[in-house]
Amino acid sequence: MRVYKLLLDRNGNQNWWPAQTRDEVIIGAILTQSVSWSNVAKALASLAGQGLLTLKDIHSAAPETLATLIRPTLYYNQKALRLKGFADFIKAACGFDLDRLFAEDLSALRARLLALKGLGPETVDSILLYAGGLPVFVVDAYTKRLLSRLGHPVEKLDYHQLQAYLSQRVPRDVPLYNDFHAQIVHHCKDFCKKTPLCPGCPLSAVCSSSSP
DNA sequence: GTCCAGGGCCTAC
DNA sequence: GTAGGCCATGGA
Repeated sequence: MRVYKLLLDRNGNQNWWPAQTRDEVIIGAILTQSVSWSNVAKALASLAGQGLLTLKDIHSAAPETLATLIRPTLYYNQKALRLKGFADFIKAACGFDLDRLFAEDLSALRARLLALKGLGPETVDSILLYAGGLPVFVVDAYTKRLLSRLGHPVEKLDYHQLQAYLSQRVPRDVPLYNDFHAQIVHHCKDFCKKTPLCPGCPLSAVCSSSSP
């Protein structure tokens, strides 16, 4: 938590996710797989331009159309099918009523989403936290890298082990989970890059020696 | 020209 | 069970 306070002091509350609606959050979560947000923003703008920024619209759109619009997000053919698959699931599961969907038992819902093609743990947890407002800590490459830099023994942990590691150390609180992950991403874009040199890092006081 | 970015699936050993 | 290939753009 010391790390979070340092980041919050420096950067202020990040107010994630950068989207207007829950549908946009979900679409963005799928599109952002393995690409930077700037590419996703372009794709979202293209989808918006064609009136395809809701799951209902995507459900009725052709995969080829979607693929063309989301081309900047890499692997666009795969992602077009993933969006379609998710929209199909939402229709069948709750008739596009996300309130109903997110009211389900959390662990059961998480398992259902993970069973969908193209949705791995990071994407599912982003959707649950940022679209559903549910208490799930999102773990990503940045999180792992930062913890590792801070001296935490996380290199060999898989996704769920790392998530449990953090859940034991961070109070179970949705706004905190939301902003903590956003702070980590923000921080890593500036400082915690793959090359280990971090001059001016705001976490230098706690790096390689502390608890999150 | 080269590298890598907010994954996940599939296949081969 | 796990390493490695595949998907295939755009910015630094």
